[in-house]
Amino acid sequence: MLEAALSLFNERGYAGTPMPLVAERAGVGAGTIYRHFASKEELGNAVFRECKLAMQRHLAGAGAAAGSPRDGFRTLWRGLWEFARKSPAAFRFLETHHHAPYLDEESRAVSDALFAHVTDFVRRAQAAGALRAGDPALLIAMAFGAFVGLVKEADLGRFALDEQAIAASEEAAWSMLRA
Amino acid sequence: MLEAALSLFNERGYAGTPMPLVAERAGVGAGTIYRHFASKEELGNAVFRECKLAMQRHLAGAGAAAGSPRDGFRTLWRGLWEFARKSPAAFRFLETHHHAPYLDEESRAVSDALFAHVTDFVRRAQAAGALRAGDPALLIAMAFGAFVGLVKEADLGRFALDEQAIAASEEAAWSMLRA
Amino acid sequence: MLEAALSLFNERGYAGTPMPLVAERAGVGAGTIYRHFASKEELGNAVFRECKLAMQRHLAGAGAAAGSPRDGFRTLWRGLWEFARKSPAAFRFLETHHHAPYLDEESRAVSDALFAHVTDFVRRAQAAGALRAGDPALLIAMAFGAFVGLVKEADLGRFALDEQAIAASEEAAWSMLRA
Amino acid sequence: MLEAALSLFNERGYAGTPMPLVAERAGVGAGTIYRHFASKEELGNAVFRECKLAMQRHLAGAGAAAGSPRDGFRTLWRGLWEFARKSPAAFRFLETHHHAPYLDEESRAVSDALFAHVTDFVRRAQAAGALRAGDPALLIAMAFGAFVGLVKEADLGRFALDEQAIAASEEAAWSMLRA
DNA sequence: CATGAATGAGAATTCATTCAT
DNA sequence: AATGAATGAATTCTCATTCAT
Repeated sequence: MLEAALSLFNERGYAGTPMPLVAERAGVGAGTIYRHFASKEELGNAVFRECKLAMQRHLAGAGAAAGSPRDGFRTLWRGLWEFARKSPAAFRFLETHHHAPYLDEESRAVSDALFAHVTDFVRRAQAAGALRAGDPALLIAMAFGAFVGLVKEADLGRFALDEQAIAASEEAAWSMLRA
Repeated sequence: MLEAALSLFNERGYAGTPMPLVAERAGVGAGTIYRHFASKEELGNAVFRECKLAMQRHLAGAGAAAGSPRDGFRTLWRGLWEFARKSPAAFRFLETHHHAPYLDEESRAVSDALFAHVTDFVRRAQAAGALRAGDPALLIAMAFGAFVGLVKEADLGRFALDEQAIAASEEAAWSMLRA
Repeated sequence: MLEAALSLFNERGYAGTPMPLVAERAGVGAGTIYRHFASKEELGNAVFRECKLAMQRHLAGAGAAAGSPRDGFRTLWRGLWEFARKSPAAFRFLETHHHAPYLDEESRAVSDALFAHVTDFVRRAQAAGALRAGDPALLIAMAFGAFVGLVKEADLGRFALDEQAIAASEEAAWSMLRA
Repeated sequence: MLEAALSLFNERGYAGTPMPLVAERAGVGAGTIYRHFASKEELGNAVFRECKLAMQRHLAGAGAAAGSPRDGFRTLWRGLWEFARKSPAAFRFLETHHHAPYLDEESRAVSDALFAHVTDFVRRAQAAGALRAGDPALLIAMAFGAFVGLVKEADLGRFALDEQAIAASEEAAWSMLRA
């Protein structure tokens, strides 16, 4: 059900997706969804949290790897890549529904937790003199934004996100961030 | 009416916005909208084209200025900034509705025209040895993505997009792109 | 629309009446009802108030007539009769939905106003030594209950509520109440 | 299960009461109800019959007592009172669902049997010259209506149905009926 | 025999669109 | 030309009933 909702929300948007369609794609009855989620809003939040936590798991595994800021960044960038490759729908959904009006407190908390994790990495790298000075939020916004742009255009078929493209993009992004 | 639709589509999404609400905010009768736009879809497309053309006008003016690639990029970046500042709703809308399912052929054509314009700039700068080699689409995706990330987070109040932030971000983005 | 709702609520009960059926009987589209009443609950309250006020108008006209308690009571009883004859659906509805869970504050206020009016009559008649002593509410409950019983059984066809039945019942009811 | 249904039907009406809620209050699974009652309608009828028979038992015991019409009436009135006190939910339900559309033939038969019993009493009392002449149904409707009115208002807390109120009301009701 | 999750038909409500004024 | 009330198809959600466990 979460998967069905995820793909449909990506295809048609949250408001543009009728619940019966979600049910049909999930292969269950329309009423069944309501036994698991009190409302469409709750379903949307559940999808969001599920995706965000999946992404968090990917990056937490990645960021945990000790080492130089340079290596840390590479790990993060490749972690994002892997996540975007293995769960393209989840990645796209998180982007599109970044701050959707139906998201509740808990969803935002999950979102913030991931942001805090990355902010921490940036702060330490700045302290080590490896990253450009300035508001970590700004650096993160630019780097993550660049990655999102990459994925979006790749989705549209403008280019392939292969090993080579990732290596090149990672190097370019690092050039943007390094001190 | 276009403005009313623009702000509401931003606040609630396209599918989540009732036409009567658009009419109300525009201060006209519900039927009046249909004297100007045949359907909600057409209204959405009109908003999209209007925004895209506004952005194009900004950047065309900017990119037209000849000069070094370095200067050209700065002009583009600042052009984006000015557009995002003067028409934040338009900028946000273009991002969110990048490839919405209701967009028609003409809207996509307008979109592509802007993309072609920028691609052209990148190609020339690469030929001049000023920019990193590689698929121009990839570079554009990253740079534009970085800018979008910046604006989105600034919208959420994480930082201010003031003169200093723009100067710093422009410099960082250039570091990402330059050869 | 109020009339359609009234008759259907009588036939099938409030919860047992689908809004589209109300619309059909009223000869309007289903959505039209919602342009006049925000919800089914509001429709129910509107019907209730309309009926209660109609009854109030009948009895206010009746009770206003000065004169002896004996005459006053006759006027009230006949007022009820006329109301029940001219608006049988309204009378039945008020009885059945006396204290329905969907009734709001305002509806109860309308209800209480009528009760206060009659209580006042009883108090004055008691003071004049014409009516039995005791809690006016108790006397009213019995007399009004007797009338309701009459109408309900007449509805079922057990007897006709003609001039003679009303005269006899009024006399009987008065025997119950008089000092 | 019957008790759970009874209380819920009183609180929310028949159509307004979901079967799963009945199951929950009865402390059984939703499916279990259907092992005992083929449908919601059958459950409703079972509740109705159960209540009507309980009332009948009370009054049969009461009315059976031979003696003067005066004593017979007192016994009936107090029988009603006892029943309304011991089984307020049953009493209220019988009133509200007097002629609900879901009641079947059998339920009506049970209802009619009780009515016939009381009619018989009235006829004999009229023959003895103790009661007012006229259609017995009319007298019963008024007297029973008065009692119902009493109970309904007492339910709402307007007064207490104590020993004194019953004695007074019984005397009043008798004044209404006697020749 | 009891259960309660699943179902889909049906209920309340919304909304894109029309059209008489 | 503008309006906004009316419409009914579509949407969210509920619930009587079933059936695998």
